[in-house]
Amino acid sequence: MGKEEKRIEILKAALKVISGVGFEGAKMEDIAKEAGVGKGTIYEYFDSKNALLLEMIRYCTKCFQEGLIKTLAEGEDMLGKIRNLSMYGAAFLNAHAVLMNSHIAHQAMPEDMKTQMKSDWSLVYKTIEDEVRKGMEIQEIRSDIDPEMAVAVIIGGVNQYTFKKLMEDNFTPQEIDHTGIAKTILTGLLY
Amino acid sequence: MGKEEKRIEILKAALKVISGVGFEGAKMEDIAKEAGVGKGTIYEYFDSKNALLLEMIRYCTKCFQEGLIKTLAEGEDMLGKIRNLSMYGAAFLNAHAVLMNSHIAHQAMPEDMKTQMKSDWSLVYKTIEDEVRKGMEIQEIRSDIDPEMAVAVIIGGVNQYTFKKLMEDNFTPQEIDHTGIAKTILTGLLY
Amino acid sequence: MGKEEKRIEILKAALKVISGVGFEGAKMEDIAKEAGVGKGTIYEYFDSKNALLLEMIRYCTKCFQEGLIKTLAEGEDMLGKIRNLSMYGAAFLNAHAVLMNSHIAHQAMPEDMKTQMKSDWSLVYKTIEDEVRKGMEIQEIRSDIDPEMAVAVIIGGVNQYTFKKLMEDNFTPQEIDHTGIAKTILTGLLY
Amino acid sequence: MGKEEKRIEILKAALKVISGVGFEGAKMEDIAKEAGVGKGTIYEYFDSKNALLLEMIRYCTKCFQEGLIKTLAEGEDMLGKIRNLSMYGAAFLNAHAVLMNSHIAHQAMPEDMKTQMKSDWSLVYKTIEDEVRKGMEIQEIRSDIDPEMAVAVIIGGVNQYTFKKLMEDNFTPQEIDHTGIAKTILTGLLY
DNA sequence: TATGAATGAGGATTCATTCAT
DNA sequence: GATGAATGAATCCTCATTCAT
Repeated sequence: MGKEEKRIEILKAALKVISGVGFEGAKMEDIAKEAGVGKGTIYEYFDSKNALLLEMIRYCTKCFQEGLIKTLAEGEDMLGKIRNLSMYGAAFLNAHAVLMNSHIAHQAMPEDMKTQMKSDWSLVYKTIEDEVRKGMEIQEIRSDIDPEMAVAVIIGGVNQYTFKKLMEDNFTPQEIDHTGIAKTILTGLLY
Repeated sequence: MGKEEKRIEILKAALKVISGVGFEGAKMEDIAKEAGVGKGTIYEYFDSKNALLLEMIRYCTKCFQEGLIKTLAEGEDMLGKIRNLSMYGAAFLNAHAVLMNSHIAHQAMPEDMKTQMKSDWSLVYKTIEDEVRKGMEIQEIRSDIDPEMAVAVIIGGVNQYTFKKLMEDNFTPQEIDHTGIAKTILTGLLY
Repeated sequence: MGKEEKRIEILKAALKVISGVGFEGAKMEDIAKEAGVGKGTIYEYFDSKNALLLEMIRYCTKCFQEGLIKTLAEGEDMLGKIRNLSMYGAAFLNAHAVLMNSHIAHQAMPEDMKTQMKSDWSLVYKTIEDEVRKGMEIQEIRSDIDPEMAVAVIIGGVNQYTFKKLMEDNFTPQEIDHTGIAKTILTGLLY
Repeated sequence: MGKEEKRIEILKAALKVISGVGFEGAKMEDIAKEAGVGKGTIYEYFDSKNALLLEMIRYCTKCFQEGLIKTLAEGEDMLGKIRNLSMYGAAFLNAHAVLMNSHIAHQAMPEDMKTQMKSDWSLVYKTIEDEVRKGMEIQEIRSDIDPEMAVAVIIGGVNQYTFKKLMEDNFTPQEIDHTGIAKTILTGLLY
């Protein structure tokens, strides 16, 4: 196994452990065990626990972002795109709830982590904002709306609904009505 | 100072400390110092750190819920209610970001905390859902919408926008365009 | 037991353990055990292992310095003073070899420790230099000698001889010919 | 490069690293890097870190001893010999302070190292003692003096003075008054 | 009742040593 | 022979919790 592969192995192990017990709850020993390496080995690849977590977040955000672009491209219109986003986000949230939350719950992180996360996540925002602008150009979306607000309603609405269904009602990602939430966001609440 | 007052003092101190350094970062000693009591005293009022945090969350959720009812009542129509919700949530998020997040980032919490939080937050949901239903009755809101989805879009959209503005663009709560986000949610994105 | 007494207890325990196994070999746990306290207790009194060692050195240097003044005062003339110095130094070296050496073997210490030690030991030098100057005034010691050199010959000669006898020939402090080495230093080697 | 040459390379690297950071502070990895070999290679030449250090001390003591004989031979009389000893020792101390100290600060060493060092250093003592005895024979040095004491005063006096000047007053070896300290040792302190 | 000194389990990190290549 | 990636025992330090006062 090459050096880079082992790095990824450790990152995946970290993600898995952290997804179960959270950042602080994750012990280096457990991550090592999960990765099938010795405790000391992790330190050959990462400077510290914090550095490992930071890289893990970056790695996952990158993965999310890459899949996001693909899933958005597969939607034919805005409804399809948001539905796909919902499905994709639900699957991701289901697998790595902690990670998704990390972008929100980073108050207690060291400053460098916060900065990193902001810049990584702003890419995700940007990607969706681009879709909104495209929708405006083809007159699918009203041009009097602030694109930033549109993005917030899309991401926030989808996430909130998905979160509720997964975590509180114990739905599986497949059982969620992705089309319904997408429509609600697009058509608004008023008559 | 009565027993109940001191309890509240400690809860407030816990909230303050945790808002700054997060759940795991909050040390009992610091909370005690903030509350102006001895370390041991906290254990006279709460069984453990976890118990303290749990109660703190309950206390704050209750506070939030009480203010929420008031703020919603002050809105004349749905637009006013959502705008008020946005303003109120922004102020709260600004003061106690960690707490707001706690309802999301509770993956790593002990099971009892999670359960508690779910039931506390479901009250908030319920309160807003009631408003949505009222809006349907008076035909302000379309009745073909799933009220649960409407709630998700309202809460999610407002929170997401507020969060972005406060945390990434460093707005103050007052600088946020609460009316704009409320309108966007209500009218949807389509022509 | 008062706070200050326990501090001293820990310092003494540290000295004892370190005397046996050296700075790096001394484990905090062993020092705690020797002091009859828990591991964590040490950290109530000292910030870190290094801080403990630093204070320990200071404490001992202070003790040495105090005894030194007394032992020098008890010598009637220069011969008596140097003999006393030799006896006193031998007893101290016998009990706390590591400490005496620490003033020499501090190359690897953190910078703040070195600085501290230099200033502490310069007091010892100063004390002996004062005696040399007094000896010059009463014309017991030749005034054409650099007092700094005289101090070096006294301290160096006495220590070297004591060290050799204690460590290599396994003498007890009492078996050493303190008068002989003092005479040799005072009268020099030439006819 | 022959086997023996590489051995010496490693020994020199060990000396260099240790001179900077002390015995415990020296990491095998750094020594390997300094020697320009792999970490594992050191273990082809030495059984363990302790064994390496032990050999390093032996090697250096041998070097010191060889230079010592030469430098003593170059002194015409006792004054010249001690002056030369002072100059030589100062240069050595300046370059390898840790090593010189090792002969003193070996309390914490494993037993076998101590034994080795004692026997190595006793050679140095012996060499100087021989000079003292020769000085007695030609009636340059008083014969009523214990040669062992004379040696102690010479070595101790010279070292103490050199150490003070180098380490505390930040002199270079050349700036030290080697003749002065030699005279002081030889003529003693009394009128 | 209130306190804070004492505790020690727990966890991050280091580094001498091994061994497959 | 030479290497350096992998290892885990060892150790410093933290902090929730206890309990004597």
